[in-house]
Amino acid sequence: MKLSKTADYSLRILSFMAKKPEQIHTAKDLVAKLNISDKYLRRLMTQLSKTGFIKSIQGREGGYSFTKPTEQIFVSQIIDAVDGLEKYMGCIMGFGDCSDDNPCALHKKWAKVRSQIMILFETTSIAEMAEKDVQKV
Amino acid sequence: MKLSKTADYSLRILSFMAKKPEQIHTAKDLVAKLNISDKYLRRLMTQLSKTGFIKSIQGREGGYSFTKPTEQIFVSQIIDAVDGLEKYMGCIMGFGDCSDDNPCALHKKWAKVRSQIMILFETTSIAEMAEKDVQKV
DNA sequence: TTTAAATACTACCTGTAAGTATTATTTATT
DNA sequence: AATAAATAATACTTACAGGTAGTATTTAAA
Repeated sequence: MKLSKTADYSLRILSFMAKKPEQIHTAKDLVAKLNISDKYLRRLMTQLSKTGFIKSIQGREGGYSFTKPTEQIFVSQIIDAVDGLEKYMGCIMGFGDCSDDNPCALHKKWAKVRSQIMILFETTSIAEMAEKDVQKV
Repeated sequence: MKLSKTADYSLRILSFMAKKPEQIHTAKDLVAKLNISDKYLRRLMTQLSKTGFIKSIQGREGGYSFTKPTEQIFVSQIIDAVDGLEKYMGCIMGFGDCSDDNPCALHKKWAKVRSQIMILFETTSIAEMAEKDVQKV
C-alpha cells in the first residue's frame, strides 16, 4: 500500500512542524528541511490551511502554525482532508458497491486487515509521530 | 488501500476463469462477462500469458487457459507480476530506504499491518477466490 | 512611505495509468 | 485454398497527479 505523494507530504510536513508546535514555520524553511518541491509544497500549505489543521499568517514574519494541539490531529484526519479516506478504505478489488451483503471474493479477509489499517490511522497523532527520534521527516 | 485497476482486472479475470479451470476462455467472452474494456483486457491477457499463469492459444478456437492448478496461483504472485509487489509493500510514508534500522515515524506500526496484508495475499489462491459464491467477479 | 519577506492565486507543463483504434498474424473449418 | 474467428503488436488518445512559472497580495520593519 502506498499513500499519494500529497498525503505523504502532508504527514511529513505536519509531523516536522509538530516537533516545535508553537513555532511559526515558513514554507522556505520547510522546503529546505523536507526536500519537497517548492511550489508544490506552498500550494499544499494553502490547502492544509483551508482544512483547519494549521493557519497561515501572511506578510513579512508570516508562515504557518497549528490551530490546535498536535495530540488532537490524527493521521486519518489528514489523509481524509487531502485525498479522502475512502480512496484507501474501499474495496480491494475496486468495486464501488462491495459490502458484507454484496461482497467481492476478497471482502471478508480484506475487511479484517482494513480495520487494522483504520485503527492505525485513527490512533496515531501527529504529536506521536513528531516525538519519535527518527531521521526521516 | 487500492490496487491498480490492472491488478484488480487481473484478479477478476483469473478468478473468473478459475470457476471453469479446464475450459479455454476467449477474450470476447471475458469482456462480455466482466465488464472490462475490450482492448485493454486483450492487452492484459497477452501480458498475463507472458507471466506464465495462463497460456494463449492463437487462431480459430483459440483463447486462454491455465498452465497450472489454480490452487497454486496466489494473489501475491499476480499483483507482483502486473504491478510489482514493492509498489504496495514499501514504506507508508513513501521513503525508498525505510527499514528497521532507519525507520520513518510510522515504520513500526505499519510493518505489523503490512505483514498482515502480505499474509493475506500470499495465502489466498485463485482457486479459493473462484469457489466463493459471490456476485462480483 | 518604501521595501523586504512572506503567502495566495492562476495558468501551464509533464509523466504515467488507463482506454481506444488499426492492422497483422495465426489456425481450424469449410 | 479461402474464410472466419481468434490472438498480437503498435500507435494514438485521455485523465489526472504531480510539478513549475510568474504575478499579485499582505504586512512588519526600516
